[in-house]
Amino acid sequence: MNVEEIIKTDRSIPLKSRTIIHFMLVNNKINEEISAVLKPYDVSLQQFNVLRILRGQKGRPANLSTLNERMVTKMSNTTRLVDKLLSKGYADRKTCPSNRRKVEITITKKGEEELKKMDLAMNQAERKILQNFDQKELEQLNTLFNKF
Amino acid sequence: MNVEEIIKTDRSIPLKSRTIIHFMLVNNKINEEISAVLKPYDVSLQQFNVLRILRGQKGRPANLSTLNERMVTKMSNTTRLVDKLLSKGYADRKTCPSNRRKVEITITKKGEEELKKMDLAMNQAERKILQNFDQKELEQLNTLFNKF
DNA sequence: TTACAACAATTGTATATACAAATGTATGTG
DNA sequence: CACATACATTTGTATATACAATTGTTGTAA
Repeated sequence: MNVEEIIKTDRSIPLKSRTIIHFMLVNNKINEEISAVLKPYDVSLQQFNVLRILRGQKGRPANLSTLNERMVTKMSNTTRLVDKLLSKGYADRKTCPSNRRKVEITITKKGEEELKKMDLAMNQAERKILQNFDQKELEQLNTLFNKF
Repeated sequence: MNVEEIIKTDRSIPLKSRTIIHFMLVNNKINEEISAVLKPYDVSLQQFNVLRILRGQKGRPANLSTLNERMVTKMSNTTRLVDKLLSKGYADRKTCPSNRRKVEITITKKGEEELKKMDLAMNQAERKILQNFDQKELEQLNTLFNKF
């Protein structure tokens, strides 16, 4: 991946700017790859993330603030995100009996089954995205990311 | 930045998955920072990018396909992106006289003036985002990003 | 007990982005 | 020249996301 070539520029870019641009280009590539593998399941990355959180609850229902707290990318509208999961039959929502302000969201049987398939697809995507990295380089990446 | 803490999980995440999640968390942070500094100028990162490309043309008008080609993040609707720049008086658009399918987009005086200020703000953001990195680490990052 | 603040989720609205279809223009072939 | 094809942009439509305002509920202090 050559930055200057991709954005078709001939001038030299200051290292900091170049790093940010480089990061964004990688981000685009990752997003493309992930959207592609999730597409057959008709869920966005965010929806997939919520499904995984719900499964991680192991039966214990989650409310919206919990979901928001645990999502990789926090959203300003988890209600509507969950709406999408409901309409696909992947999740279930009812108001919490002990506190009717809250809502209890769970993953359905169908949701779990689909999620299993999505997991495989995601693993594939991850392997593809990181195919050129060995163990040591991955650790290096994580170390550097810690500095952000 | 501790991944497990941010997404509030206690289980250990496989290194590849962790790397992708870590990347996304960094991405969120970068986006927040950049949106924040561009907000006063009422332009999105994409619009800012187009303005910079237009300036880089040094008077030579650009058409939509050229813009798309050079953008860091390719968009499926550059027409409407340019609409926004027009409505702010930052850019100008006319149909190309030699080929009326094409369109000639240029940056306006006002656009250049505002862009100068945005540049300063962006530099600030870049410095802030990368404040914990020294030269060598930045080069390391760029080297690793090349592997994607 | 009422009044008020804090909480949790939902709704309204605006903008951003993705994708497909449509429009208008230019070019090449019989 | 008529036609088909390719090109460049625009428009329509659907979804995603951001932010603010609203609704309904609970807890609490006077």
